[in-house]
Amino acid sequence: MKAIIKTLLGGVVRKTTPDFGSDILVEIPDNKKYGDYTTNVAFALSKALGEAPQKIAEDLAEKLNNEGNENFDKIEAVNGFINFFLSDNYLRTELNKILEKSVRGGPVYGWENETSTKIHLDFVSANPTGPLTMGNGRGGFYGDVLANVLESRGFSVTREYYVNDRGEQILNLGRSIKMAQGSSLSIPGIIPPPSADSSIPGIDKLYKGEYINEIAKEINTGLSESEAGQKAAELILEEYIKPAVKKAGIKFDNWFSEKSLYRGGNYEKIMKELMRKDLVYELDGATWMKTTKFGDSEDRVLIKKNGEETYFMSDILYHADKIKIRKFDKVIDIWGADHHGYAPRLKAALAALDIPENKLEIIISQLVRLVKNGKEVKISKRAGNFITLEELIDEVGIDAARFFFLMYSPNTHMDFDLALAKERSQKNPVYYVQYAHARIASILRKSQILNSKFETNSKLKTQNSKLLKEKEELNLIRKLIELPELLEEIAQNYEVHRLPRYVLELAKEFHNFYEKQQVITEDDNLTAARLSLVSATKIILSNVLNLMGIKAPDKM
RNA sequence: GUCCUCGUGGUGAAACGGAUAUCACGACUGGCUUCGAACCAGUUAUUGGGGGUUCGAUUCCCUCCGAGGACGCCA
Repeated sequence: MKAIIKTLLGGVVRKTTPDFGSDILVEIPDNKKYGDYTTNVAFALSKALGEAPQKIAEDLAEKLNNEGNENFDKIEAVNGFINFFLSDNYLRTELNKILEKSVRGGPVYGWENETSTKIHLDFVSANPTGPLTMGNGRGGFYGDVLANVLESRGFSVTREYYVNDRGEQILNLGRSIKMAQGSSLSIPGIIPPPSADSSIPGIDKLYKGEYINEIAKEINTGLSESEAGQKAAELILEEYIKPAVKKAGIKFDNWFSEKSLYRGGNYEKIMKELMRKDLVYELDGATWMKTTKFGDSEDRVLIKKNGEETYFMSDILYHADKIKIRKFDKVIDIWGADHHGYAPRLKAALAALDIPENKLEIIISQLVRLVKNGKEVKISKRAGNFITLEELIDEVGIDAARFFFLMYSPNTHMDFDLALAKERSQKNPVYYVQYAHARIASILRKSQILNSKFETNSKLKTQNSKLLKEKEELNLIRKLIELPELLEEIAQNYEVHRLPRYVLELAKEFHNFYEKQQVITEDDNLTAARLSLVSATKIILSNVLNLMGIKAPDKM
């Protein structure tokens, strides 16, 4: 509808007017008295035309009204805005579309047909050196739901977990394993956990709690540090990370091994390309890349003095693999804020490889601070001051946990208090939404018991929808039909947090309708019409909850 | 020190530069012999301070204050 309105406006704006396209806004106003849609064109045109906004708005509204359009009851100019009021018939027609599209195996209302556009999402991707934390959950829920939304737009989405299965951290993990197995300490300065001094740099990376001991038991004591580290990483991935991800309802299509980047010749090819472009040099025994040529603040190391490739090197290969070899049209990386400083060098590297800037989208998610009794607790796996993703779900429940995290925009700095979250999980807005769904299910159950002719959706539908004319009924339809455009916008700006807000508003419209109007009445035709309305509401509620990975229960 | 986020009711958050700043929780007031009261209705803020740009600023610019994060041949 927003696009339709823009087209309508394009038709009535004076041809002599200079380009007015960019700053036109068609939006849904907060206040219902300003209509279902509103536009600020008149303000945008005011300067160019040298006329008052209100005058322009009145002219345009008059032209639009003269043209006539059955989608609208009324188009009026107020305070320089042009407000559009949808006709009741338009609302009823859309309501019927929701029901028609819900037939088994058919398309879903608001969903787009499949396209050939391939999108890649890389999220969570925590190191396989320990269990996932609640903070990993934030990015995980976000990425999972963003992927769902993109799929609803018809994109072909690949969800990938990038496994850092090489490098120094794996060696460190191996050292921890050997330590736990009781072999002699191979690194000076490392003290056993009980007396561990957190001021020793890196010690928290070397000892990571109980699970290390558990993993250590499964590893042959005869292995070298490096071999033990490799083995431990595999075990942690299988025994801790994958189960946690599954429990959290986060889906991945691929688990991509960092090591695999160095097989198959791509590494050599990329290095050759960089050298040919004269972007590589040696200094202090290390190999550097001239990222400053592409806007980075300093040059970066590709191969360390000890001959090992850096994480940066791997990341160049990884992104080249995604874009040049696997041919993704768009690559979205979801990172924690602690990695944000890393973006310029990656972008520089991709520019060096002639990859268009808009191929890569980096979304930064702010960190979650752990709070206990109002005080910040330094998150430390070593000291046990961390909450794993599994603990979080056990304590507050998957639906409440997902809804809670999804409500926040990624750039909100969150404080998380588990005790408080547990206490409040009873009050989590997710139950308000699920309750609306269960209430509808209950009404539908009752209608079936009372009268079999209301049994299936397909039998109710269209013929009685004109009986829907109460304010509460029409407002509920208004909210229902917002979904397609909302999904469209989320797919463009990645504002996933608008989804829980939307579904809350929808549940509120439903509860309000329920309070004021009786669904099952003496009048069979009216009952049929209202059953179709609540059926459509149930469909949309469950579709949105599905997108969020949250259950839509028929009873609770 | 430099760079990134962020600062909005008692609390936690929303708002591509738009109209009377939205939502949830808490608190207070009222509502169940009718489809589920896990519900509904009502009350509760001049958006950290100060300048600027604009018809219009929570939003953009400058400055100050405060919070978190990043500045490795770690990942």
